[in-house]
Amino acid sequence: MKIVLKDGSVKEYFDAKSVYEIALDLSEGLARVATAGKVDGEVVDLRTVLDKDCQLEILTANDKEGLAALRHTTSHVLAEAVKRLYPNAKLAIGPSIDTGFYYDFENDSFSREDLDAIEKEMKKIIKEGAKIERFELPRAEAIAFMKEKGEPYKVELIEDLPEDAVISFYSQGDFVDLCAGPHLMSTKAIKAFKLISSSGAYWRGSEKNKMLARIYGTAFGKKEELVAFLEQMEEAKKRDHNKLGREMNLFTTVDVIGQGLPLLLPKGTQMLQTMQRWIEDEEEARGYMRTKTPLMAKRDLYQISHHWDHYRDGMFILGDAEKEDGDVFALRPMTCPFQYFVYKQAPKSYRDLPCRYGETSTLFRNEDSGEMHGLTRVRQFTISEGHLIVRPDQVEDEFKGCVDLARYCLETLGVEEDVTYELSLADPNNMDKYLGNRQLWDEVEDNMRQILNDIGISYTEVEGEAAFYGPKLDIQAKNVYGKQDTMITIQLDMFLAEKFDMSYVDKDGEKKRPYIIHRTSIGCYERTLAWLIEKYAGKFPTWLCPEQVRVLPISEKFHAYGEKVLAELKRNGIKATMDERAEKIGYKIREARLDKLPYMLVVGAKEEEENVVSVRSRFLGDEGQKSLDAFIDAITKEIRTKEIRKEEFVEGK
RNA sequence: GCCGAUGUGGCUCAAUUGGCAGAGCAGCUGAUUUGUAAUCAGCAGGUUAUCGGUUCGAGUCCGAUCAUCGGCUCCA
Repeated sequence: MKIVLKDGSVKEYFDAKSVYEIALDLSEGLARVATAGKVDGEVVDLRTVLDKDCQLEILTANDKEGLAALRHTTSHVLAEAVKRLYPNAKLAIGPSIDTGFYYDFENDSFSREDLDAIEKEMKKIIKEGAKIERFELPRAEAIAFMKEKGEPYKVELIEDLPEDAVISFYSQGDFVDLCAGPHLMSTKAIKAFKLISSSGAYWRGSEKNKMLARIYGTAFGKKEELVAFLEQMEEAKKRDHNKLGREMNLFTTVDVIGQGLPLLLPKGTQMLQTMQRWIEDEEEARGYMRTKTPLMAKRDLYQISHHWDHYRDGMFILGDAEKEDGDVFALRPMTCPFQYFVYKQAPKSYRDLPCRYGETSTLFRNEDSGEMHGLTRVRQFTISEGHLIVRPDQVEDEFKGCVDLARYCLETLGVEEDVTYELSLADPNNMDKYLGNRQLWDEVEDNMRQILNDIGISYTEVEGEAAFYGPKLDIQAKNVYGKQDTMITIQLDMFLAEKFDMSYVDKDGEKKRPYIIHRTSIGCYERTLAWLIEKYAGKFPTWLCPEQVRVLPISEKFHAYGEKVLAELKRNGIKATMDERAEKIGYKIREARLDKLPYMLVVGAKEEEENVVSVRSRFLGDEGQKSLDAFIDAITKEIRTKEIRKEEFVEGK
């Protein structure tokens, strides 16, 4: 058989050979670091025997899939160590993930001390270097085997495998685990790993099931990579919005106010205000009409919108929801039905459409107590909400317009490179969750695909993530720890117009149903702020900074001149303050830098005499003397164009 | 909601076996009037998250509640 290698070279063998044997034949060094193979694009185990012509790539920890195999094997070593130290622990599952691997056990939860002891045992296992072997069993035998081993979760997993599935096991020494592979040849090949944390996790991810004890860990091909990863995690912690945002006095929380209810402090509020003004103006320029609708409504409204059925647990309800009669109110978890009534206030002609409504809308969602996190998951938030009521022939253009606005926002904030697009579709196996029938959904989902392809953005499709009234385009971003959140969502709704009896009179005099696009432009302000804090590590673009310039007089003698400079800055709409304390200039500069200010203006005798300012910036350090007018011109332009200066001055110490 | 960890001045952290709650930074006052990352001195700041219990005595031990963090589930 002919084996075509990655570099294009061809190896010829007369007998069938395993991937490992071929690696060994190529070089001993390669065999030592090989973790898996890729045959005609498909990842296979090192033990997989090749017997016909194919393309072969030997994977190592340097390849994504190869690293996954290494981590997966490490998770087996973890499982073996846990079984040695806790013989009563039951094995659940232990896959590799983006940042490493985990393994779930039925056991008491593990403390950090437990993890340290388990790590020690893992090192022992690796040192023992047992050979890892693969074998298959027929279904009935596999089930009997796992029953005998006392592993109920494994039995359940096997029972759920399709009839024709190959049921494979991997063993290392006395330890055996049900596993599809691939795995390394020996535990000895694990060079660098660490157990990160432990937590609870539901069996099969369902809250109805038992809570298992999960251990997270990570592994790399080289020690240095592991060290670098751990350092990177430490660095990430420093820009965590929940830490940095509090340190920078952007927001805080108070016990007696409650969970998920952060207080925006003056600086944080200033930033939100800047974004809000910008977005409201931008939307107006794009033909949006602003509304201001109530923060609560009678339950009757949510009954029409079906939120009462689909979303009641998520709402704050005022009054006794169990009682059939009497007024029961709920704080609004969304703006949709309110804006629909704005639309319905007067009959609409086809000429009135599209109707683009925008609102800076505060919403309330009663999240479960364990869900709240900093500014990204809260119970009250404010979103740049909007609804477009459109004719069928306008759907495409209007949807594209929404995407364009969202991308303009991302670009202006400097984060367009950091997002991924997800097309959230209905779950085909669970259509009960949604309004309408499968056929209509197919049509609309196809429509969305078409639109996205037209715009030319690459996206992934995710089933089961749609809203109950239609599919969504979700724009996702990762936080400093790599966890994803939705920043922006644009949704197509083909049902609620009917539920609310919304219509327009078409050219032909007929009453027709419009489509509705639910959308946000910049997302929810709190979450966007959190994202910006992490993106810029607190060093925001000047236009967003709550304090853009600080005037630093050399001494009290120059306060009068400083005041003059400050007044002129403020007169030009620049967010400026003056540090009047009787401190030395070095001290004031140090503090302004720690506050991550973009500009400092030092004023002393020289400046006053020549009527100039000495500019020091976060970008270039000492920029020398400039006339105040020249400085104001430059910073005004920077603010107006929402420039994002990439330079960063690093103190030469 | 579930599993776990944590909670001491605004911030970072001390407090031996259960035995007087303490420091640095920030703040205030005074002196200093300073030229590009920390001037000196003094003062003030605490019902140790809250409530209850054990004890002669609780920051420390026990229980409950609240909040924060790491996950699960859920979600903008």
